[in-house]
Amino acid sequence: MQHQLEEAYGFLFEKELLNEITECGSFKSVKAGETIIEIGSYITGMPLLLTGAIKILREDQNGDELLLYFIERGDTCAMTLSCCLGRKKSEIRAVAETDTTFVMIPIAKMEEWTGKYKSWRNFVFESYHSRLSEMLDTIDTIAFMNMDQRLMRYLRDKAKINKDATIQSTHQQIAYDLHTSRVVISRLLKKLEIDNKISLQRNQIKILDL
Amino acid sequence: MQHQLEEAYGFLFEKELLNEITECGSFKSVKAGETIIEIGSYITGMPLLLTGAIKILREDQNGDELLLYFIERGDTCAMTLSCCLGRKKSEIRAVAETDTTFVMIPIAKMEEWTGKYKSWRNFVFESYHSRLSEMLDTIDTIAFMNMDQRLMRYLRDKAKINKDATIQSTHQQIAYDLHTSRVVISRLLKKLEIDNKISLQRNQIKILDL
DNA sequence: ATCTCACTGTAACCCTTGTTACTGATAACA
DNA sequence: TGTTATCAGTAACAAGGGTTACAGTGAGAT
Repeated sequence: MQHQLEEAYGFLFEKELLNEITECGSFKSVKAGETIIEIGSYITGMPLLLTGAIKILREDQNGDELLLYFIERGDTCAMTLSCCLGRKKSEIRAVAETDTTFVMIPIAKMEEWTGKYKSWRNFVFESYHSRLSEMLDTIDTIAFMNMDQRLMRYLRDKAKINKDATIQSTHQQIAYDLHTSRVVISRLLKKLEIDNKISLQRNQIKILDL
Repeated sequence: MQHQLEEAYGFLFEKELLNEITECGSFKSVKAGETIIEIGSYITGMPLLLTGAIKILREDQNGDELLLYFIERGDTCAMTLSCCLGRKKSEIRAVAETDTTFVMIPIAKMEEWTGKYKSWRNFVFESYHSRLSEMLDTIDTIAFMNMDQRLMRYLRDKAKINKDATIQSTHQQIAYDLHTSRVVISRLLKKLEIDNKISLQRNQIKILDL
């Protein structure tokens, strides 16, 4: 953990802070697909990603989901952060996209460090900034783009996160993330295949036009 | 200004900080409809709202707009804040919804205060939190709601901001904010009138079902 | 008083997306 | 090897909302 922490955050935090993180933080490891944070739950700490990736989802009244964005190494979830500081319930769900490891920082420490370390403060602000930007991107996507464009964007994002141009998922899973139906995704994927942007197999989509 | 500042922020900030704000901040006053921040412009400071309200807009590739949310007294624009700290260009447009007064804080001071005043730090974090929440609401709205529901919500928000159940705007202006066309808005407004939720006159919409 | 212009109402049409229903393909497993 | 479950393809239809076109209606200007 010490090693991974330095690799991911060494250039951001001073030695002293890294030591504190090692001391107070608890190392966690989750498998792809596991839920890390559930909507409505109280947040016990803030995760600093070491390896893997997490997807952040929003839920509608019917319990259907919408993917907001992915989080990678070096990122933290500003949404969580925000909940911690306000002692509020989580408004989003976090699910491991791949096998993932992270360090959980207890709430009390977060606040302490905010006063104590300038680098930590900057990190927190920077996280907020990038999360707001991601949210703006998400809004652009759902407000201004059609489903075919959203789908292509999703596939590219997913390929990037998984570092693999071949995506292992069913049409149904994609439909959940994009908050639409399986039939729509199948239809559009077929069209993308005809346009030579992807190739399709069962449980598998290969992006040709990366 | 001193007086208004205390009224809006007195319970948040300590005397000392309020004095610093009065000293360094510049008082501004804009008329309804004026643009305060333009997309792509560099931010020269951060506005603290005293009176009135501001609407925050996002733009698509064609230059068409989408209303993100409103900002009222006691609020600041976390987006702006975020830009200041990162020395980045604005990703949004801010337009005065009503006649508005605010104090502009220079960037340098913002950073200084972040280290110096705990109350300022909390204010900044709290602003980020509420802005993220607003953004989530916005996403819910455009992702999960139909245009008729979005319209009703928009009218209620607008009534609240203007403290008046009668809204003075044309269908075209509403269409711009909701990123749709005038015809669609006219159609839906008519339907809302038939359902006794509003009453319509030229340039005027009265909400019956507030 | 009437002219003009901006605003509103409405119809007809089209495209995208959502829904239902059914068929066919593939993989896993008894 | 045959059975079963899951996944993918596709057609037919419905609904929401975007587009075009045109008519009607107030409100201010001359």
